[in-house]
Amino acid sequence: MAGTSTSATGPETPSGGSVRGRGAGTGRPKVPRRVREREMLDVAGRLFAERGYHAVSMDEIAHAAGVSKPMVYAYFGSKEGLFLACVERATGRLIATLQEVTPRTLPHDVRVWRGLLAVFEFIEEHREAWALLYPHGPQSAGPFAQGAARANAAMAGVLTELIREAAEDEGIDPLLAAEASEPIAHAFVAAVVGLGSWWTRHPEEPKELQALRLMNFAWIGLGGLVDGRLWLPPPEA
Amino acid sequence: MAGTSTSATGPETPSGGSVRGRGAGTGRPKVPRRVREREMLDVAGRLFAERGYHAVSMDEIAHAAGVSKPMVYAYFGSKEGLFLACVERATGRLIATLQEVTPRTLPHDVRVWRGLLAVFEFIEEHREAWALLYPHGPQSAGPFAQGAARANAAMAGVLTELIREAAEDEGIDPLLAAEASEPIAHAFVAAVVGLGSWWTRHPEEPKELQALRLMNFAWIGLGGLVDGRLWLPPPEA
Amino acid sequence: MAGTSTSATGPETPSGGSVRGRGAGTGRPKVPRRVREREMLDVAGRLFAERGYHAVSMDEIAHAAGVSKPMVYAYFGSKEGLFLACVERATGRLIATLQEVTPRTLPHDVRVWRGLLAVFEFIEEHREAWALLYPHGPQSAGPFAQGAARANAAMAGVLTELIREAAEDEGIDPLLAAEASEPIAHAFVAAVVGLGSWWTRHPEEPKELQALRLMNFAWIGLGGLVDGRLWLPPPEA
Amino acid sequence: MAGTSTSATGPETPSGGSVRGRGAGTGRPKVPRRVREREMLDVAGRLFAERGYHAVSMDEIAHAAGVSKPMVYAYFGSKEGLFLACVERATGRLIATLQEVTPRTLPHDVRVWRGLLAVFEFIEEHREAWALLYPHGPQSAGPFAQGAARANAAMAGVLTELIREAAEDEGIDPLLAAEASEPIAHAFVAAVVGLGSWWTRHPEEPKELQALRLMNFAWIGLGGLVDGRLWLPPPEA
DNA sequence: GATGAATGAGCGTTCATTCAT
DNA sequence: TATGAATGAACGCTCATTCAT
Repeated sequence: MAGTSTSATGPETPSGGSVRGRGAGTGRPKVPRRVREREMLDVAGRLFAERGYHAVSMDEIAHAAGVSKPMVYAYFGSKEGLFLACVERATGRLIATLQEVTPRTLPHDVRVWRGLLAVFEFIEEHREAWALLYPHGPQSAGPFAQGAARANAAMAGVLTELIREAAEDEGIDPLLAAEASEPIAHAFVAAVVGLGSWWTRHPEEPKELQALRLMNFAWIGLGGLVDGRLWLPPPEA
Repeated sequence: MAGTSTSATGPETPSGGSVRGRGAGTGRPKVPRRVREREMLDVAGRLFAERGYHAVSMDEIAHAAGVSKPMVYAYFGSKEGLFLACVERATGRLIATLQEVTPRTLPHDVRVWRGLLAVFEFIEEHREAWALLYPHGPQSAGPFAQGAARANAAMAGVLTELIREAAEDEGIDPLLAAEASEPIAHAFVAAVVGLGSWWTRHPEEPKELQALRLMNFAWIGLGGLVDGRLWLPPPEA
Repeated sequence: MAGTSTSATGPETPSGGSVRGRGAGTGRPKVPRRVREREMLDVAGRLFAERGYHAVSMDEIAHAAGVSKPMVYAYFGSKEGLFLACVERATGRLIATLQEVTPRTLPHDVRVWRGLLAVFEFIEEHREAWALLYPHGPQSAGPFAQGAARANAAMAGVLTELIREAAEDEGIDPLLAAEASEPIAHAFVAAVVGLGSWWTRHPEEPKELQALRLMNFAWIGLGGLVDGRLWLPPPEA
Repeated sequence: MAGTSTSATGPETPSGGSVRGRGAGTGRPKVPRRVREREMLDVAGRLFAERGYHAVSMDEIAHAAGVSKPMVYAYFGSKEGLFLACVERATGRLIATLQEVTPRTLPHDVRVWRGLLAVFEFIEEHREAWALLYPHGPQSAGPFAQGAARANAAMAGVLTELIREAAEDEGIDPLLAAEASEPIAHAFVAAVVGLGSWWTRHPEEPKELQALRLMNFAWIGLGGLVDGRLWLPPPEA
């Protein structure tokens, strides 16, 4: 079960037996191993991204890739192996790009800026890969996403309103604020959820510390943080 | 596994023996509808949270709840129905709490602060419900979360380092910075991913706008935003 | 399993205990046994006739009859018992009527005529009962009736055409023949099928005898038969 | 139960032992698609004919055919699909034969005669197929056919007696009449039921017309009908 | 007397996986 | 080499039936 997919990627072409007489029967004229593998990954990646792991069957993948099921198993060992291979390919691309565009020589904010740009560029150019990593499309229709979706929407709703009101109080153009507040609210909520997830893996820390971290990250800003600025809860809160 | 469901039935169990009278063979406990419903929701919620929707079978839920499968169907109609009921219960609690603790009369930062506190309190007290909404625990130990997990870790890694270096450059206590940077990095990455997801539902906007939004949210901070401060990319970037 | 339904029909009213204090709770104010039984039979008969035995559940019958399932079981013992009771009621009515209208004092053809009239009157007045005995309605939609239906249609088609042509050859008004031929063809086909079924229970007789019987019944007519007329196959056939 | 399906696979079974090598455990016979299909149809047709659609499970069919359930599904898609395939095969044969033996060049009565012969020949040679199309055998030993069976028997009884009496009155050999009357009575009853079924699909016509049709069909005979003879009810009836 | 609550057993269907060729 | 043919195991769901009250 170990390393089935990657170990097969090597340059050793199939076998020395050249062309057999009955080779034309099946119609696929000697596609080299690499190409086959890529074709399968493409097809599987697309299907997984579209409908999610469980809703796609190996039968379907094999058929869509134009090969027989035993082929898929020969190349990737199992459904998990195939899925993992798809994901790995996607992840690799993203990470490589990220590290490339953020050399240490740049100022901090520019590094962040470039990293962000790279991420969104990746999303734009590899929507499938992104959907594979962070599935939130039609796949999670049905009852699955409804939970998170409703909770997200509720939290974002509270926050959106808060941002809008705050901006209004400060005299910011309410139209601009209105437009900006929704995506920012979603980003904020995601940050909250993300820190929550991190916390479930570090449960020894107190919750107030998490809240404080988020305040300083999201309210004061990373820029402020690195400048030594801090937000502290008012005494009465 | 601690006999949560059946032990709650009360002391008047008729089958003489202790709790596990072969499930409910012939001496059926005759628990009133409401109670059974809650028991089932508890059990199912826990299992779904632990291992995810697809990895839990109705057979298992029924067994764990100490009832037969037809009971589960009589109460919730289908697996989806049961899942939805679990999720709804979880969502409802969180949302209600959130709206309660953020009245408009408070200052903006205090509202955010209290909301954050509430969220983390919810996580602490209803870990299962949280895992149901945002599954990222051992459930996804399968191949599923590995994709997101690795990508997250990679992005967070890049960012963690960046934060640490930035703090170092600015003369901040590196130990403090080291401790803070990892969770903050995760929150940041989650915000990026969250905005990415939002963007996939609003693809008409340019990617630069998304990156800019995140810079101003995460680098300058919401507090800065509402004060009218803005981050703009340096001309050469 | 034997005689469950009919044995309960007796005049012994429920019990001596008169009205209990909690009697009003369920809303059904002491319906006597006979009436209950009839209500259930009515409801079940209708449902069975509409959708067939297998497509109707005891749950549904009990609910539609406004009683609980254990009641149905108390009255009829089992689903089969209930079905049988429905059918028995229907059969009884038909048979009784038939014997009534065909006394020996009448001429033979009039006896047949009156019997036929009685049957069609029964169909008209007890469509449900008829459908219970000879289910051929929407119930047998789906794949089940398609077999018989297609075979019937094919045989009737062949025959319809034959009758039409024969009438035409003999100078009978073709319009009249056209109108008559289809139902007659169906009756003929049914007679063939019916004799076929009878034959499967008397397989010792040769097939030619069956065909000959049908020729003399359907071609020469019963009237001819009782007059001693006979049809015999031409030598060359 | 006579090992019909697996024994037909041919002598080159690889599993060494006789026919029943634990179903098809590991040494799978690898029968070509067409052959397997026919085997399955044979087995399923027999079971359906013997016991009816609902009383036969896919498990049982697969087992009896010596294959696993997924095979059955791979070949026929669903239980309905399998049933339909069985029925279609049966129907096709009958219809084809019928049309073949009744060319227009023959005299009318000979055409009918030959058609009848063909039908009974079909019954004789394909008893299963017939039982599939017109199930009235032990399958309906359940409660289902009892209704129709009893009603049929009762109507046929009345009629049998009537025919016998009529023959006696006319001086026909009572023994002959006795032998003939029962099957003829069943055919007659079937014709009545058949026309009744037709009528339920054409309810706008009056019942008297149906009765009249049957009188002229069954009493006067088709031969009489095409000769222009008619039976009309006596004025006093 | 009548019911709400409960279940054992089974059904049709699907899927990841693997021989035998 | 690549495949057609095959399966074990399980899943979601339903139903006739029956206690315990």
